[in-house]
Amino acid sequence: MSKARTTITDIARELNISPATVSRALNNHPAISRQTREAVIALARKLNYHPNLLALSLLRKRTNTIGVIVPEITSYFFSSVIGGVQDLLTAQGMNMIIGQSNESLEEEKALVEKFTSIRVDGFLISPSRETKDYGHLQVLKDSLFPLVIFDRDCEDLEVDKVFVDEYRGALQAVEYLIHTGCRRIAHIAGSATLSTARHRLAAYRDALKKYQLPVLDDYIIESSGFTPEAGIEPTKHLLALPEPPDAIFTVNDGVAIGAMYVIKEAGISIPNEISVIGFDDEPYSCYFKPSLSTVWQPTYELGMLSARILMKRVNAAQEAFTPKVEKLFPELIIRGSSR
Amino acid sequence: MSKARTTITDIARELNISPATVSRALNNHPAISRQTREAVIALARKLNYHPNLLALSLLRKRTNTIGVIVPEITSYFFSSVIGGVQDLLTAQGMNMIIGQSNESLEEEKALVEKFTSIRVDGFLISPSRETKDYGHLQVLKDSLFPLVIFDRDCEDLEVDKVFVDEYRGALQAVEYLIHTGCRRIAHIAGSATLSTARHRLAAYRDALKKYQLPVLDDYIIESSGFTPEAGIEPTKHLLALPEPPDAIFTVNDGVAIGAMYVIKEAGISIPNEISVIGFDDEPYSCYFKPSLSTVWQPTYELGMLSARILMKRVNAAQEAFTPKVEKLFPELIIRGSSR
DNA sequence: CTGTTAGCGCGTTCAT
DNA sequence: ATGAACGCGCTAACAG
Repeated sequence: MSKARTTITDIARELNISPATVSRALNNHPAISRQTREAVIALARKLNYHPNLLALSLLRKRTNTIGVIVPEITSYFFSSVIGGVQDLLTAQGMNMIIGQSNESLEEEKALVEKFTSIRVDGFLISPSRETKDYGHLQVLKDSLFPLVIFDRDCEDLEVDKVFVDEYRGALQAVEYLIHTGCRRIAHIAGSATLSTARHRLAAYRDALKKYQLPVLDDYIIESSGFTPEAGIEPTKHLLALPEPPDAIFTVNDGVAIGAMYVIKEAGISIPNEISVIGFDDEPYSCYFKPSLSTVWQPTYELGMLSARILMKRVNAAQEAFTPKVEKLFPELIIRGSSR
Repeated sequence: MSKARTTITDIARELNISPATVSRALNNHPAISRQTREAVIALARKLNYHPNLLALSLLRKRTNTIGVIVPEITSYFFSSVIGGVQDLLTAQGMNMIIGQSNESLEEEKALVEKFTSIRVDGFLISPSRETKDYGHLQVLKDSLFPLVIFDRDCEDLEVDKVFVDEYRGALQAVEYLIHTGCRRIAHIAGSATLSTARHRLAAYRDALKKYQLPVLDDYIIESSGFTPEAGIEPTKHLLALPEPPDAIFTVNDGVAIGAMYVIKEAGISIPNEISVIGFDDEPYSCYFKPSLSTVWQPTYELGMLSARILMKRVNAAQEAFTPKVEKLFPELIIRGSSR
């Protein structure tokens, strides 16, 4: 604060009353004369008084602030989840402080420390790609900090969690490909360290097995990221195979867009020769030519629900409880890139 | 805080020393015996002690927190600006608290109030579409809150500002179209209440005039937003004109994508019959077919620079100063959608 | 080297 | 209806 902000003491001094009276007047305490109340309120407005939430938080041992930690904020997925979180928190008079871990465990730990010092009332965390050791999260749980993990799982950590049922969505996508006659279905997978990517891969395998199709190592490639760029090389590799696939299921839309780019450049027709299905339903996905078939995820609801569950814990006394895991349903959206 | 966190008093009591000594030990005060220092640090770690930044902030009258207010967070533009802001602030040991105004003046005002109460050390604001009255920002300035406006201008408000030179970028784009032989150039504009959209429109007009091309009202349509959906109707309208345009310059990439979609559906060739140039260079823009020509904006640098300027004000004593306006340069990127 | 005191801004007893 | 005293957690000034 670059300048001394006005305090209740300032107002009290000017009005020749006590700070306590000012406080009461400002908080609509019943036992206060209308006269002084009005004088106080008028002067407060004139002096542009704003209550100091630091002092209040210190007193109440509650900051009304939730710390949100995400791997990155620029992805459509996380930024729209955050939209849901914010809408719920705002409705409950809560603030939100956001941190990006940039997929780094170190940065994630630092954020947890910092938010702990700020004394946030609770944490909403989607762990970084590198987070395989949950020590810093376990400490949070042990210190009775309300904590909700969302989107990406921390397998042995027993806290509240909210996920999208990725397995279900991926299963639908691959089964659709099979039903429409595709027999050589490839999968460009995401980093195996991500629970979400693992679930999508598992569903891919299970769908093939269910229909007695062979699961070929050649048809499974792990991409280096989630961008179209990351989809380029894997797709080139697939197309160069002796027996190229007749369908590609990708870990997300970004990679699918890179895949479609390569396929079109090669003069191969989508979906006649190769079907493509992505995951996420990003805003531009339906404007490609052909428009991208994909699995829509309820991102906004994911944020809302995570925040709602967290707030329940925050508002409850810190009683013992059994952590709950919630799953939201995705939805297969068929467009032009698949038969 | 759901549970009493450990304080220096807790540590002091357990060690039979005074809180002040604990404080000194924890802060590497020179005059402290190695023995007690080590005992304190050991116990602090054991008890998972974290300094209470609320208390510290109250004492220091400084929260080390910057309030950032943007119209929305889900757009690529603002989320990558925020990335730049965060990197600079983190490097300086500062925190950031983000608020979305959702393009609403009321929400923007509420955020300003809230951040004032939280006692942020400074504000970084990109005003909402509805913000035409700057009263709430003027109050900030008058209360000597460090404030930097970025991306969108508040014309009569004399504070530090950081912009991209939109005019220059738009001028380059339209001149390029002219140079490549386009003569009937249309513009799908953004909301006239946005300084950025106004600058792009002004450059469009000026470029045409400069080359003695007529500026036709029929060729200028204001879109209802920045999404592909918002580009659909205006484009249909343009194509239905007795003399349809041979080029369309759009206010941003989102609208351009909607425009390309309509043009391709109509069986018209891009860029042979119609050139299209957008604005922003969003991540997927180069993967469309044809790839979208556009104007790249230094978003990350915009965030960095805004934060850097703000921090200079925050760290300087509140002396009088003349507000500065900085401009960053955009860059025309020619790809497949233009000749 | 360490303890005591005071105060940051506020709401809440307990008095009056 | 109002005031005085206290304490949230911490550091700085002053003693010793």
